Amino acid sequence: MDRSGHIREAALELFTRKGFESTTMGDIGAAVGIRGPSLYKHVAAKQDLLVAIMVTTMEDLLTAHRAAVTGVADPVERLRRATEAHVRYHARHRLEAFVGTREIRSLAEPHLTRVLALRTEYEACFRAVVQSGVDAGVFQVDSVRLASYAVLDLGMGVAVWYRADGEQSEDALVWQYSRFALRLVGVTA
Amino acid sequence: MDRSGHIREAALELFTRKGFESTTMGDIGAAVGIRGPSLYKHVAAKQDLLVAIMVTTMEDLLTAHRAAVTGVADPVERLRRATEAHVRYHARHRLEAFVGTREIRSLAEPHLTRVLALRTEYEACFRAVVQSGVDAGVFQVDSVRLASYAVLDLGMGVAVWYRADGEQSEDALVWQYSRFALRLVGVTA
DNA sequence: CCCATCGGCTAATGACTATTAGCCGATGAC
DNA sequence: GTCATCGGCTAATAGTCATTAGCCGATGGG
Repeated sequence: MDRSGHIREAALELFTRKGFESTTMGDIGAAVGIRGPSLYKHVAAKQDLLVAIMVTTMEDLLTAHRAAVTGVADPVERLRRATEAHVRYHARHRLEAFVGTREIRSLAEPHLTRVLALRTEYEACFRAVVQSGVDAGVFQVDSVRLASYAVLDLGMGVAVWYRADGEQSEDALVWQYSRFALRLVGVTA
Repeated sequence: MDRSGHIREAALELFTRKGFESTTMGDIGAAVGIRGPSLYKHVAAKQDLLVAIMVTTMEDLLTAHRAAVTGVADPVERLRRATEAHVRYHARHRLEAFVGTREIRSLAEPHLTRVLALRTEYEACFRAVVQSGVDAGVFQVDSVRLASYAVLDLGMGVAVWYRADGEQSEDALVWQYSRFALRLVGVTA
């Protein structure tokens, strides 16, 4: 791996473990075997490392969501696939997803506005999936907004505690969470 | 309200909005109308403000959980009440719950160990509730651990987006989330 | 062989921050 | 009336940190 990639990886791990504010350039340098100031031969600013993580994470999530639901008409199948994509991303890219939700506050403008817009768009996509099931009469929920938040929040949780070497395989996790999502909206599979 | 209480309240609001690390003693002082150094006439250290929030939050959650489930034998009713208590706390004490989950990393020892122990205990209580339903044959879940994490994570999410002046009343929220929890474990009410 | 570029390094720089020191006006007990 | 205490204040103190400056060895194209 080239040094720049190594740096981004180290920053991601440190931001996850200690948080953006508590991670120093010295920490990141030490993680790749150089001194803090030397990082500036590869990166313009600490903030850029965070921006790259946040933006690509949200874009990847949206891309994964669209790939999962396009061409699928059945609301049950749409929600199943959307949840699969959501949970799989949060399990497979645990660190990115963790930093993506935890460090929004540390994002400076104009990046904050951009990431927030992507987030809002992602939530709207999910809400639309739930709405389609309600419209079709197959989902039973009082509030579409509440139900979609609930499903989204399940994914966030995964990014907090999931470990690839834990007792759950990624597939088992994704399967169970998809079932949780369907049950949540009142589909009794 | 006495000044000390006012300070704790201001710190809570600032820790939620900006994060512990990004909140300065000057910020907290400004929020109560005095200068940063003057805070030390009321508080020994910035860290103490965080510790107080985290410890009382976890203790209150545990207390609420125990009050909700003691004397209730039926697993369905136990889970309903546990979820009600969980979600109601996260809605009513949104800031405390938010800081309680977000700022664990900023907690210094020995408080970190103590809070982590309380957290583990709380999770174990919830897992026991789910386990009782599985043992009784009324809950259908592959993994008790996964299902209880899912229900717990729903509460965390509430602390992120719930607003007392939003479109959902606290009671409506609690009611819907309790139903979500029961559906999650396979109870078709 | 030469020298420009790359990517390290150490030593500033310039902020910012928690906390402490030391001062002082108000207040209330006696 | 005096004086101790309370709770402000400003001015240190003693860091820490992101970033910049300036230096230098290695490397590789010409």
